[in-house]
Amino acid sequence: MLAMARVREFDAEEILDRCLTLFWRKGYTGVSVSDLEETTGLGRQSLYNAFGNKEALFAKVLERYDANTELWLQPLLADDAGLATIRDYAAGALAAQRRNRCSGCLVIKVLWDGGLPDPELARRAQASTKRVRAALRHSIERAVARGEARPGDAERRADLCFAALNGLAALRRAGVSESDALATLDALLDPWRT
Amino acid sequence: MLAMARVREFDAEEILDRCLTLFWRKGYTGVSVSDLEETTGLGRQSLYNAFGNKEALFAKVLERYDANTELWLQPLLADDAGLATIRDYAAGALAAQRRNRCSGCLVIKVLWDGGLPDPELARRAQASTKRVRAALRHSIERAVARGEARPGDAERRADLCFAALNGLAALRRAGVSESDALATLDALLDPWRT
DNA sequence: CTCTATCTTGACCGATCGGTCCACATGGCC
DNA sequence: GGCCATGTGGACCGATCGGTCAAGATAGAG
Repeated sequence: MLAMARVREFDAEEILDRCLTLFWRKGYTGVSVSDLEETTGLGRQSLYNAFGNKEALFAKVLERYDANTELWLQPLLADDAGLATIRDYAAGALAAQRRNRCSGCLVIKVLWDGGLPDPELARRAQASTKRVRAALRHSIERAVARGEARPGDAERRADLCFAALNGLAALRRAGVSESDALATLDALLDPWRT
Repeated sequence: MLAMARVREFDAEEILDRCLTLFWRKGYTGVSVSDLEETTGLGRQSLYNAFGNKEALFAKVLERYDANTELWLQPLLADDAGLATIRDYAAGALAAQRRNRCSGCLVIKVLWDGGLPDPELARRAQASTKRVRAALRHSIERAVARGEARPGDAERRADLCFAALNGLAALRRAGVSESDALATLDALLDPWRT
């Protein structure tokens, strides 16, 4: 490899983060390449050199989103997880969505839009939701094992949590405040407590 | 009014229904005028003559959706409504979504996309969700009054139902079957029963 | 230094977007 | 029958879409 040529003038990870919040806010089809140029400050060819095309860029963004989610999920997977951990997770998610001025889960949004060109991306998105549901289930199982929550079908409860969490975003869009949304989630968790 | 001229060759209501399922499936921005031509079988100018433009057509579609929802809501507003009525409502919604090959609530979807050109439309969409939540609340209050359900904050429970119903659609998109989704809703309603 | 592989910039591509214009068909009214 | 307001079909508009091409800038290797 001779003659190493010009070096890149930007940090790819930071660029991906900017693209992530944009896709999160407006979905895959809702974001144009011109939008990406604007929020990243990069020229079009720089984006295409670094990431391929819009779809490949989104695939990397989805990877990053998954990695972030994995971090958020850690407390739910800990041994001392419980109903309060789930509540904290929801509170964190709502706060993050307020900060980024987006609502709901990026993965669910793009699955809903159905505008993903590559079915492999859709498959990965589905796998991503499975991990979240499994983490919720673990927290619920721990809560039951510790005697914090009454016994019950953990998988159903976990899926219900998952549904409610995504529904919270729908409530927010319908005009409900963040604190009211959290209180709504409490209406789900409280009846499970011993 | 002299010379009444040529008469329209199609039924406006039927056309609106076709457009409704299309918007429901793909959202406002996800549907192009060419798509509308294709599914209605009408020419472009016919659509514009009859309904104005894409936005005005969607406004009429939204009216129609609201009217349909009002019908679906009737059982929830009856005196004998209860938890089973809510379950039936959910089952009907899931079945309708399967039939029309769309998932979730049209109103929530377009609110999420945020692609609505007219803020007045967004306001009407929010008002539409309020009616659903109020109907759910009425059913829950009736269930409590009749002794079917334990006492509890009816508004929180109604909003939780609303969130869960919308979350059920998210579950479906995540790959959960229709019957499993319904069973998940049962995990919400059952703990409320006396 | 020169060479050269890469990055950057901006013009440009065909396709599609929502919307409009115009010629023509049609059928109630006189 | 003729008149003419409305409906219909197709060509067409500027704007934007995702993507490409061709220069000019830049720095590591020699």
